Amino acid sequence: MISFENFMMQDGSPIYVQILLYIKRGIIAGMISDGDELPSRRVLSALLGVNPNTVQKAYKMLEDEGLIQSRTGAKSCVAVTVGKLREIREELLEDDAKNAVNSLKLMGVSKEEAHALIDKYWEV
Amino acid sequence: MISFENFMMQDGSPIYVQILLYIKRGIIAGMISDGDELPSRRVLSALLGVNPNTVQKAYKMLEDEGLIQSRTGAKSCVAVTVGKLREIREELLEDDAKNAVNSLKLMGVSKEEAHALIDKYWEV
DNA sequence: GAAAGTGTATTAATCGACTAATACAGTTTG
DNA sequence: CAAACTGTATTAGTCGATTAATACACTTTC
Repeated sequence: MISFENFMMQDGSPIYVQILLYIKRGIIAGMISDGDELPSRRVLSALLGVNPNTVQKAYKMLEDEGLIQSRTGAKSCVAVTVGKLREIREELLEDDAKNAVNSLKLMGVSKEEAHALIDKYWEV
Repeated sequence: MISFENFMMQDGSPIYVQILLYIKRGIIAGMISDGDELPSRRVLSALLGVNPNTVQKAYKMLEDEGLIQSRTGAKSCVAVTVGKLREIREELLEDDAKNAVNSLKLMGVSKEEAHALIDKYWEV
């Protein structure tokens, strides 16, 4: 069963996007593997204190992307091939790295300072 | 006059937040300095293709933070002290760096890989 | 001084994210 | 088999971001 212990809700982006990203990142990190069971919509919504429909929306999008499988009545499971994994890994890493680089450059930070900032906030 | 040439609109976050951040980052980078004139609400809204009220909201928040000054009838100007500059620099740098580090760690990226990613996307 | 441009304010409407309540069909479990 | 749980669907409502259309007071410029 996938754990949501490390899930931290933040405002700014829609909750269903945060759930989506949390699971995608978990898959990329290897914390979440093919065949793993997902908590049910109702359970996760209660855990996070959000509406079941919000969780459903995230799960639906994951299914549309082919990352999880659902059957009425049964638990939903992660279903990820090697190809899909490489695909989303590229997608997310590129996105995060580009965002960070773009922001820092806009603020006039040098590449060396950027490295120092990464180090500074890496250990917490 | 402050230029919005490099402004790139993205979806995900509200437009007024993007305008706010663009100006704050410009101040931090030194591209925007104390005394600089801002384009009027109407001019910038036309330039970006958004509603004047959206620009007004961003400008209002900048004024509430004490980063710009406005007088009815006249152009708005940047008004930033050394203290304020250090303050927002800390705030934004910390935020961006923490976000990037957090995302990358969630995906199982090592500190060394993070540095490599920064380098990879720095030159574009 | 008149025209053009500027900041400010108000009100109404749209749209997407999210909540809320509920129903139904299928699976698991005891 | 029956209870409990699961996925799925529908409808209605709230709330914030954004658009839209104006109006008014003030400053700058010619």
